[in-house]
Amino acid sequence: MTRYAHSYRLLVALDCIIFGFDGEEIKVLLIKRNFAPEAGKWSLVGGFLNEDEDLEIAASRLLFDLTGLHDIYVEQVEAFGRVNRDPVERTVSIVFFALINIADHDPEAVKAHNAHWISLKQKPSLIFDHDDMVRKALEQLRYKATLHPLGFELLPEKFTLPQLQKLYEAIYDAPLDRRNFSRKLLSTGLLIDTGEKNTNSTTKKATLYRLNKEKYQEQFYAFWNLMPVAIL
Amino acid sequence: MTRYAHSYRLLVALDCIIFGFDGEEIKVLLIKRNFAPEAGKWSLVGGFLNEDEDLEIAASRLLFDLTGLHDIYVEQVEAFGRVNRDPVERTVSIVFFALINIADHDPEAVKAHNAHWISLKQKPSLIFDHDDMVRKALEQLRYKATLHPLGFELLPEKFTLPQLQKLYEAIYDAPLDRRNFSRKLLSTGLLIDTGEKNTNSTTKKATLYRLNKEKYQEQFYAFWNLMPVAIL
DNA sequence: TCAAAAGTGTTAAGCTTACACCCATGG
DNA sequence: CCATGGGTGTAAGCTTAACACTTTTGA
Repeated sequence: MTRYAHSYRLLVALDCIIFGFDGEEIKVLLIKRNFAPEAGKWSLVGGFLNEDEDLEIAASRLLFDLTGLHDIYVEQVEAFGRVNRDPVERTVSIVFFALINIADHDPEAVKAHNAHWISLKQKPSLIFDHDDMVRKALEQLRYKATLHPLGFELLPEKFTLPQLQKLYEAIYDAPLDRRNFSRKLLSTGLLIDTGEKNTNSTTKKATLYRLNKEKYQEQFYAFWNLMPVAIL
Repeated sequence: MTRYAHSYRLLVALDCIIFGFDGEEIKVLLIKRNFAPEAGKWSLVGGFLNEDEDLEIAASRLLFDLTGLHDIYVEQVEAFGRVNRDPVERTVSIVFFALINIADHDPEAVKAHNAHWISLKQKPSLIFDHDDMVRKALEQLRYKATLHPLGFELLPEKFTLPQLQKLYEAIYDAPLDRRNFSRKLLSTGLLIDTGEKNTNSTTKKATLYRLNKEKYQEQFYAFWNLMPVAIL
């Protein structure tokens, strides 16, 4: 294979912000490192790019290793490349975020990697520039979730309106009016009433909805404008 | 310096989509390549990352080489990394877009690189995955320009309302109502009437405005909602 | 005086917001 | 029966969208 002459070759890594929702809070899956460098500290899920891998494939590999899940929602955030961001050796890291239904992950895989679901609000400081990565990923999640109906990726197949509302309140860290939220969501036609009720509840049982997937596909790139605009 | 063992090191490049506006159309600065690979074809402005450079610094270096301009608006789009995207040797490319006032560029520098301003609508096919990069950059420009007042980066210091409107019509490739546009823009308080009139015009002379820079800074991250939402 | 572009106001419709009461359930 | 959370309607204000005529200028 021909090669470019005189050029500088370096490591390319991938780091993933894995978002989950437990019904109350947004959580991220973080690693308590038992390996160098920075053993003992917290970091994102990451790894190096292999020779035969596309970026998205590599990100999916890392995500599968950690959660046991395929076909999850993944989006690139951006590349982080400060010269000294990794003190061991220069590495450019491509950052992705993933949205998963927290109930779906494989607890064995998570345990094996010494990973933990940590509430965003209690996130410890992370190594290198990983705090910046989380900040940027959250910003992008907020943008996207305002414009497109991607919150559903964080919920189980069947979910209630109050759950959905709590999710959006958690994403934006802001309270929403129950009546307005309900009206707006139902008016999108994205929700299908399953006829079932949430049996977990100890008080009045909420209606379980599922996502209208055709409409979801169609409308994904329609402007959604779900959130009060002032919140962004 | 310690190094990571057993890891694959590769080239990291940068490619820039340089947007300009000539008063009628959005243009991009493209290179008619007189060097390998793919000599004779069109490509984006690009180059390799150096050992001591941050990504943004490297992008600014490329932009300065080509346009003679410092301190221009630059934003990262994302990393492109398909295994075979560069047939010579695997290269991950970090893509940036830049917005410049087309009148400000240094014609000598542009000429020396065999670069040309090409209207988006007449853009030829580009090498490698550069067409995808342009598509993605344009998408990001549209998003951002809907939410934030960054169109001004493409205009001269003093500009008229009709120019501004043509700019937004070009960004979205859609017509806008003159009266509604004018009302909305003036109501933002972002425009300051210079008291001068556009002397170029052969018919009625339009008022020249300049940007209220303090307000621009303040409001950059305010949600702008300039465009009819249906256009996204 | 004519053609071409700039400037300007009003109305109707739709959307957003704010707000309060009743219902179902399990303890 | 009471505490908790689910479900629902309405009115006011604001924003958006649609629409046409007058003014300025230079050729």
